[in-house]
Amino acid sequence: MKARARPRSVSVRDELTDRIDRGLLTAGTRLPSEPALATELGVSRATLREALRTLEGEGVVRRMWGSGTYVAHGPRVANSIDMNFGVTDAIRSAGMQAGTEQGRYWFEPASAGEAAQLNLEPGQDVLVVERVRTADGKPVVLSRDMLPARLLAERPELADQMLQRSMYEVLERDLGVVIHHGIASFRPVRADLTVARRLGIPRGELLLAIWQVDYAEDDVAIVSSHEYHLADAFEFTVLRRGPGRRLE
Amino acid sequence: MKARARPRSVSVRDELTDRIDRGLLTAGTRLPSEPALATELGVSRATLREALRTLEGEGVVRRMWGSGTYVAHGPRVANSIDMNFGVTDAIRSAGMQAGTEQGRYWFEPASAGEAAQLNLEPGQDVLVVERVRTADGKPVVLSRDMLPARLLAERPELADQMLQRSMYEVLERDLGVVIHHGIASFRPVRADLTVARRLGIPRGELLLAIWQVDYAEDDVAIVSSHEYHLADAFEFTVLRRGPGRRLE
DNA sequence: CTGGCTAAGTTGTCTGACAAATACTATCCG
DNA sequence: CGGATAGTATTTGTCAGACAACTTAGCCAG
Repeated sequence: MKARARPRSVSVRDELTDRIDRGLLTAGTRLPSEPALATELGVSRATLREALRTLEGEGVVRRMWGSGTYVAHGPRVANSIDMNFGVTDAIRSAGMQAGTEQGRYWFEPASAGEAAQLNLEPGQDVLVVERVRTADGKPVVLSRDMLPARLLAERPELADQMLQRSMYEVLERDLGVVIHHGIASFRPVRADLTVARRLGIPRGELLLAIWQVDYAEDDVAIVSSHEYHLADAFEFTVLRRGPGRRLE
Repeated sequence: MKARARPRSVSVRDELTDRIDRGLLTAGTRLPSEPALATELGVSRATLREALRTLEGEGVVRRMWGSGTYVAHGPRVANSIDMNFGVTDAIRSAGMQAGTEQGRYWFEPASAGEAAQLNLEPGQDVLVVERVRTADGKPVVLSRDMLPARLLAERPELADQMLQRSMYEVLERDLGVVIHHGIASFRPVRADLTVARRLGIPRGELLLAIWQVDYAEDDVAIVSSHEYHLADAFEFTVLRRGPGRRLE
């Protein structure tokens, strides 16, 4: 049993965020001084400072030289596109029931563009999963996800699972692949004929196209996905961290 | 001359990101050991560690106990909507020249909706600044920014400045108001007649509407802005941090 | 050739002290 | 009596050196 698997500073960080989340430390309060807090938590001041530095980077606290360390008035944004991952999450966090229609999948050789993004040789097989996602029964998103076929080499039956459940869930629980981060870009488009038919909307309707590549912790590309969202299906929000860094 | 206006650890952080940006330290490289780096940079190891801790939080480096500190083959996202603030930044970071056309401003009583967002009484005056932003001379964004008139009570002439320079610059340098964070939401829309005319595009053209409220560090609302972006003017990207934080 | 062990290297933590910036208090002067 | 001012206490920032915990690579024995 290794009680010290994680660095102490991380435990201290968690302890502090816990106190803030539980309301023991409310926004604007000044924390005890560093020496006092350190003895209270049973660590050295250096370790405490490492934890505080992390919290400062996360925007949870704010330190002022000579004055003290204060709990920041934090923004808590729901359905933030940079935190909520995947369509399933977005639908659920809007309080609606997530479903799937017209799901189908097939294997095909990767196109040159897809191969480059997934770091494959052109022509290697990818699994393509296409789904119409529904919120409370109404179609809201058409998604097309591509991942290298070799990931499923040992368990091809999992492709079926991906039609039903969240793809991230299947990747993590059945394949042990954890998505660490993704890079998404988006822009408005008009529905072309194919997309319009699948979503049951008139051609030319407004859509938001999101195009995203997800990576594992070691920066290996896992999934490349294209999504077409109905314009008024969700309200996407982003927390923008301000420019407090740029002065020389 | 105060060479020590900023904490040393911040300077160290900037120095290191600089080296990475300039390619002196490429992805995957191991940094020199902490004692070595500290002497090289002329700071103590504790200070260096504070800087490294910050970089780790930003995802720039990755530290492994007993092994070393490595440059993360990280997502270096250009024009990331959650970091780049304001239209001026977005245009510049795309390597284009930012300009302004048809700028004008006026004072008017706040509508009920705006008042709620800026935390004002309905009817209190707000300054409205409307501008067409250009990239390399071509109109790309129509923006309408609203801020409480009381902010300018002492220096009404600054409204003129806001037509020329970045609004965030004026707020910070001339009024001492630093924007700490903002919450933006966006969705695709079609250009109505007024917007189309200002941007010089046909009516019904695709636009991305971004609607944002900016806050100071004490969580006081400062600016509420509406922006209409040409669909293909920028490629907005978002770094999505995956669900890898939740493990105990 | 394989397996475990040792030793060197690196990050994590501790202690104690001083410097720099800020907040507070008491003092002095108008 | 009020306000500006200097001094003092408090707090964060930095420094130095040491040891502990962990990883890695190389060596050695089987």
